[in-house]
Amino acid sequence: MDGGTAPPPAARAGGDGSIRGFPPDGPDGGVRSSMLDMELIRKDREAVATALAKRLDPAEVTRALDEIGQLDRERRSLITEIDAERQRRKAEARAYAAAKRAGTEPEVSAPEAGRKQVAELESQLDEVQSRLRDRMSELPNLPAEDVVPGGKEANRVVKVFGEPPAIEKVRDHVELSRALGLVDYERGVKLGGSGFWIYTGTGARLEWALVTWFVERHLAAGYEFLLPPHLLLNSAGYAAGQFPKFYDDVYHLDADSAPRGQFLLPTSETAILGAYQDEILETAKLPLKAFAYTPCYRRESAGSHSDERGTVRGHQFNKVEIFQFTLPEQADAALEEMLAHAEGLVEALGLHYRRSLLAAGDASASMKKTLDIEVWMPSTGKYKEVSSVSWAGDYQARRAAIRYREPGGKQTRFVHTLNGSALATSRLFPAILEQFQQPDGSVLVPEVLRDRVGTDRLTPR
RNA sequence: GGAGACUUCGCCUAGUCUGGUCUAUGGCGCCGCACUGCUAAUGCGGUUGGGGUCUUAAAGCCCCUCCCGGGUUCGAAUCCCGGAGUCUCCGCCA
Repeated sequence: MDGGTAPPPAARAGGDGSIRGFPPDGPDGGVRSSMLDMELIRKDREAVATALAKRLDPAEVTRALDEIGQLDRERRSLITEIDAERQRRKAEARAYAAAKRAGTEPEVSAPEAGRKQVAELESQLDEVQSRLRDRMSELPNLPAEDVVPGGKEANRVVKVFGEPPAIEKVRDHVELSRALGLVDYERGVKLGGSGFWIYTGTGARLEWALVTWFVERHLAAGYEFLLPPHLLLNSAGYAAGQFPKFYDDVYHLDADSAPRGQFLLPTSETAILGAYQDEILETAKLPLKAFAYTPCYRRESAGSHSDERGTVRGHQFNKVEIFQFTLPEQADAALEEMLAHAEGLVEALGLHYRRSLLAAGDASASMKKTLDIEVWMPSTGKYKEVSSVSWAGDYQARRAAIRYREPGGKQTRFVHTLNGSALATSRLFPAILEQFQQPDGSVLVPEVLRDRVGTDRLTPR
C-alpha cells in the first residue's frame, strides 16, 4: 500500500500523470466520453454556465467551456476526415475483391500512404479526445434548481426532529466509551496506527447491532443486499466521480501488487455503481434498489479537531449505503423515499437530528442535490453528519455508461442514480452514548437494539 | 503458480482450420402488426451498442464495434504478438 505516507505524485500512475487502469478500454469517443451532456453544452451553453457558476468561479467556467467547445469542434472535424478516408479504403478493398473474382488485375493506390494517413489522424484524435475527456471530467455536476450557490454557510436547515435531551453534566463519547469499555483506542492505534480503533466487548455488539439492524430494515424496504469487494479497480472510482479529484484521498495498492490499479473503497457507493458499469438495465426493473455494507477506508488529512475525537473521523469506519437506479422521472420520489427511510432509522433510535439542504459548494461535486442528516452531539453542542442522501441525475450514469431502453423505443438513455448512507455508524455510536447517557454514568440502549446488544443499559465494568 | 479449452450484437448459438457476397447465422426474449370473446397459441415484420453527418424531427447516409490493445494484408470475427477474463485439470494456501 502506498497510501500510508505523504502522497507521492508519482504513485498516481504510470509516470505520465495519467492514472493506471483508466480509461479501461483505451481511447473512447463513445458512451463514456462525457460526464455532462456534450449535446447540452453545445445547444444551451448559457444554462450550463449558469448552473456551473453556482460551484465555480464564472471566469473559470467560461474558460473551461471555451476550451471544451474548441476541443469538441476539433474532435468532430477529425472524425469526419478519418471516416472519409476509411470509407475510401474500404471501397477500394471491395473493388479489389470484385476485380479478382472477375479475373481482372486489381489495382491499389498507395496502401502504405493511406494507412499512414489514417494512423496519423487517429493519433491526433486520441490526443484531442483525451484532452477533452480531461477537461470534461473536471467539471462538476450541474446543481439542481433549488440548490443555492455558496459553501457551508449557505446550507439551510429544512427539518428538525426531536430536541436536545436535557443532560445535567455532559460527558463526551470518548470518556463514556472508555468508562464503559466499548472502544479500545490505544490498542487500535497500536494495530493500525493513528486513526484506528477497536470496538471491544459490548461496544462491538452495539456496533454490530446497528449494522445488522440496518440490514434488516433495508431488506424490509425492498433493497437488494450486496456484499461487494473492498478493493476496486480505478475505473470504478472514475465512474462514481471520485477520481480524478479525490484520487489522493483514498488508499491505493502499488503498481507491483495491482498493475491495473486498485484502491480501497472510500464508500460502498463506488462499488454499487461500479457493479453495473456498461450495462443496459431492464426498464421494467427500475427503480433498482440495492444496499451494501462495507467498511469505508479514507486517508483523511492528518491533524485532529476537538469535535472529531474518538470514532468521529477515522481511516476506517462502518457504513451501510443505500442506492437506487431510476428512470429520470422516478428520481424525485426516490430521493424522498430514501430520505424518509434513512431518517426513519435515526428516529427509531430516538435521536435528535436535523436535515440540511446543502449549498452547491458544500455538496459532493458529482451530485445535483444533497441533503445531510445530522445528529446532535451534546458534548460539542454541534450536529454531526450521519447520512448524506444525494441525487446525481445522470452524471454518474454517464461516466459509468449505465442506461435503460426507452419503453417502446429503440434509444437508450442514461438512468439516474441516488445514494444515501443508512447509516454511518461511527457518528451514530457516539451520538447514542452522549444522547442517552444517564446521571449515574450508564447509557440506555435504544429499544430497537436491545435484543441484539443483549442488554438495556451499558454500565461501567 | 503450471497445462489445456474458451470469450461472437440482452441470453444461448453458427461462422474461425481454408481471410473477401460476414454489410454476422439461428433460437430465446423483447417490440409492432395480423388473427382470435380474454389469455395462450400461431403467422408476418422489427430488434447489438456507440460515434459522425443531415434534419424542426424522423428516416437516410457514413465510420467504429465479433473480450481489450497492437501487427500482417488491398482486405481480419477469421492469421500473428501482447493483455484481461471464464471454465477444466494439477499444484499451493486459508
